[in-house]
Amino acid sequence: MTLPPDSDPTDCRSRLIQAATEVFVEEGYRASVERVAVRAGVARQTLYNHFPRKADLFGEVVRQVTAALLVTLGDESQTLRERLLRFGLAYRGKLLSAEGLGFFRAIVAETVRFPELATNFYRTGPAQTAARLRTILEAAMERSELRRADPDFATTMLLSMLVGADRNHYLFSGDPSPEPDPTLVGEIIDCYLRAFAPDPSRSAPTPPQRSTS
Amino acid sequence: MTLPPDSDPTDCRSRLIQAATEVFVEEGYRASVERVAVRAGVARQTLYNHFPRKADLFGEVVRQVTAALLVTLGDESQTLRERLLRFGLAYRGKLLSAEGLGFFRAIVAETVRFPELATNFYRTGPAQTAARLRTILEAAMERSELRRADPDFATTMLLSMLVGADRNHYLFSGDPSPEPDPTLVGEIIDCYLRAFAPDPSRSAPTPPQRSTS
DNA sequence: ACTGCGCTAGACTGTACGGTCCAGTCCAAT
DNA sequence: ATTGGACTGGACCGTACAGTCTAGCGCAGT
Repeated sequence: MTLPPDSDPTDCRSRLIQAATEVFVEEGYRASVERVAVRAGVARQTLYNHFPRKADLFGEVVRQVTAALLVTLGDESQTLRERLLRFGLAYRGKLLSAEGLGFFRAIVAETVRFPELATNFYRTGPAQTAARLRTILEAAMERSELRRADPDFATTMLLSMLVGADRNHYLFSGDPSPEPDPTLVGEIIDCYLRAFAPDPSRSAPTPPQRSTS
Repeated sequence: MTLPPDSDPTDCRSRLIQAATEVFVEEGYRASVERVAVRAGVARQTLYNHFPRKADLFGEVVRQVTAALLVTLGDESQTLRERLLRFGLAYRGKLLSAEGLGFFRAIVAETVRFPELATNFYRTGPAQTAARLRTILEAAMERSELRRADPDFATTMLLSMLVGADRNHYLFSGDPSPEPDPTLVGEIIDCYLRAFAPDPSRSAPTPPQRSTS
C-alpha cells in the first residue's frame, strides 16, 4: 500500500497506521488491537492515546488506503487507447494486488457494522475513480472517438471489464495476486474499444442476427 | 434465496439452515449461534445436536446457497442474444439481490478464516457458472456467431460486464438492491455482442497497432 | 405403562478481546 | 536539576460468545 509519507515513519502515529493497515489487510477488522500495537512496536496504551476507539483507527486506515488506491489518469498528450491502457494497468495493479484484495475483504466485511464508513469509502474511492474516467470517456465521445452512449454506462462497462470477474477469482481461489499483464489489459481495452467504437453507419447497431439466417 | 425443499420446513434441521442463512446473510459469520437458534425457534443445544461446530453450520449454508445461486442456461432453441439475455437477467437478479449481496459479504469476510471453504465455494459456484457460459460462447464461436477468441477471456468479459462494477456499487453505497432491468441487461448484451461480433475482415483480429509501425 | 430419543431451558466454563487504570521510565525543553 | 508530556508494561474489568452439561419434558413406538 505504501502510505503517503505524511511524516517520518519513526513517528508513532504513522507507524501505528502502517501497522494497522497491514494487520487489517491480512486479518480484517477482527484483528485484535493487541496485534496492531505489537506490529507497530508500541504499547497498547499508546495506540489508545492516538485513537480512542479501535473504529477510529480503522477509519483512518480506510481513509488513507482509499486515497492510495485512487488511480490517476495520464496527461492529455496521449492516444485514447494509450490513456486507457495506462489507466487499466494501474487500476488492475492496485485492485488485484494482495493489499488491494485484502483491503477489499476488510471493508466489505464491515459494511454491515460501519455502513457510513462504507458509503464514504465508496464516494471517495470507486465513485471518484469512475468520475475521472467518465470525463475522459465523455470527451472521447465528444470527439467521436467513441460512440455516443450513456457516459455512466460506458464507464461502468470499462471498470467492470478491467477487474470484474478477475477480482472474484483472486478473492476466493487462493491463487496469488497476478503480475501486471499489459497484454491482457491491451486485449481488454481493445475489446472495450470495439464495443464502443464510433457507430459507422449511424443507424441500428449490429442488427441482432437471427440464428436461422 | 429460498433453499431447495430438502424436506418439510417443520424439520428441525432445515429450519436451522434456513435461519442460519438469513442470519449469516444479514450479519455475516460473526452472528452468534444464539441468534440462529432463536430465529429457528429452537434451543441452542438442538443446533449443536445437528451441527457440532458453528463452522459446520456455516459450511452447510454456503453449500446450499452456492447451489441456489447457480444460474441455469436456457435451452438451445433460442437466439444467442436471447440466451445471453435470459442468462444475464437471472445472473444479475441473483447476485445483486439483497441475499446475493449479503452472502457475498459473508463469504468474502471469511475467506481468511476458512480458505478452503472459499476455494470450494469458488469451484462449485462462480467457476461452475463460468464453465457453463463458456460452452455456449465456444459453440457460438464455432458457428461464427462470435469472433474467435480465447473462450475464457470471452467468458470473463461477459460475466464482468454483467455485474462487475454494479456489485461494488450495491455492496457499498447502501442503495437498496435494484429491480431486474431487462433494458439494461439488453444494453449490456448488445455491448458485449458488438465487442465480440464476428470479425468481418477475417484477418488478424485488430492487429495490436504498434504506434510506430 | 415403559422406554428411549429428540427437544428445551438455563446454568456454567473458558477464552478472547476492547477498553481502562496506574505506576514507572525516558527524554526534551526550560 | 526540574518539569511535563509521551511512551511502557502489565494488571484489571466487563462483555460477548462458543461450546458443554444437566435436569426435565413430550411424544413416539412397544
